[in-house]
Amino acid sequence: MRIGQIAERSGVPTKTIRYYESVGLLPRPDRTASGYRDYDEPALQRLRFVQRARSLGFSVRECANLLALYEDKKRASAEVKGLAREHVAQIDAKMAELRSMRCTLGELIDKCHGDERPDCPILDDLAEGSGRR
Amino acid sequence: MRIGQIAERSGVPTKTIRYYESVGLLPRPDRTASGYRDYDEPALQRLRFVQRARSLGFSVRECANLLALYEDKKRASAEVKGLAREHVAQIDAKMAELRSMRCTLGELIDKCHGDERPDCPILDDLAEGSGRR
DNA sequence: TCTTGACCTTCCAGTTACTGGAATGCCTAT
DNA sequence: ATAGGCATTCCAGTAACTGGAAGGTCAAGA
Repeated sequence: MRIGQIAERSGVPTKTIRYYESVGLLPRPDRTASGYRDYDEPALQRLRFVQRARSLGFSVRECANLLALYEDKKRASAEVKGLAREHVAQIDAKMAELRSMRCTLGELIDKCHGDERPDCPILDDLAEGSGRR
Repeated sequence: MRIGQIAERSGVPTKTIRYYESVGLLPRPDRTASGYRDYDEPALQRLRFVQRARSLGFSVRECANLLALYEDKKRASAEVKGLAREHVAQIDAKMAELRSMRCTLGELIDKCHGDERPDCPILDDLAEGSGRR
């Protein structure tokens, strides 16, 4: 199967597949006589695995670790769980940050009348830094 | 005031200040005879403004727009409010994405016993793509 | 006077995860 | 023969910095 095929069957663009290969996330596939990449079914499985891990927000490096565990039939599930927990912690941190921003912004927006007049509590807050932050 | 001073008084690293200048977010300051950047109080105000806008998650480009409105004493507050609303929408989208990831991951983590055994619902899910996504 | 150290300058490279484009090669059908 | 649709590689750009190298400036101390 050539790269266009595996791209279509996985939904991952060819550019991205080559990129994953270039950074070592995916192994280098065989090549046809004319130099085209030649993928097999396990390669498709790996690609789909990576795609799903990425969609859960794992970084490419984390995906590499997960993939290694996936391929290692003697792994301990505790290791996987550990990676997942770390990742959740990152997500939670990010969410807390966003929540705080969102909250401050929401308040400022409420306070701003939003018409043609120039006075604006949003700009005032940014200028004075009065709000909690 | 030289860059080290304004950096200390604002909390923004010198590297970042130069970067902001290089991308046009901040105007180029005067220079001393020996070529050092020479900032005045309004420059410090602008830098603090930018810093607070950044801390609310506005992109550098958005900060430039906000700063322009801030400097324009005849702006309409509706414009500011508009920018803030757009930004909040971005934040909300990001949060929704993270919430969904967080939710799926939380469930998978709960299902994984996390010991030395190799079977792992997390890897299984990534492999099969059975879960909602 | 010389030197040391803390500043400052510019420029280049690396980070993350792609994405777009250019120049080129392969393969099949008309 | 040529046109198209695939494939290849390499280079560059995105966002917002951050680190480091090589070098200039300046005030204080021996």
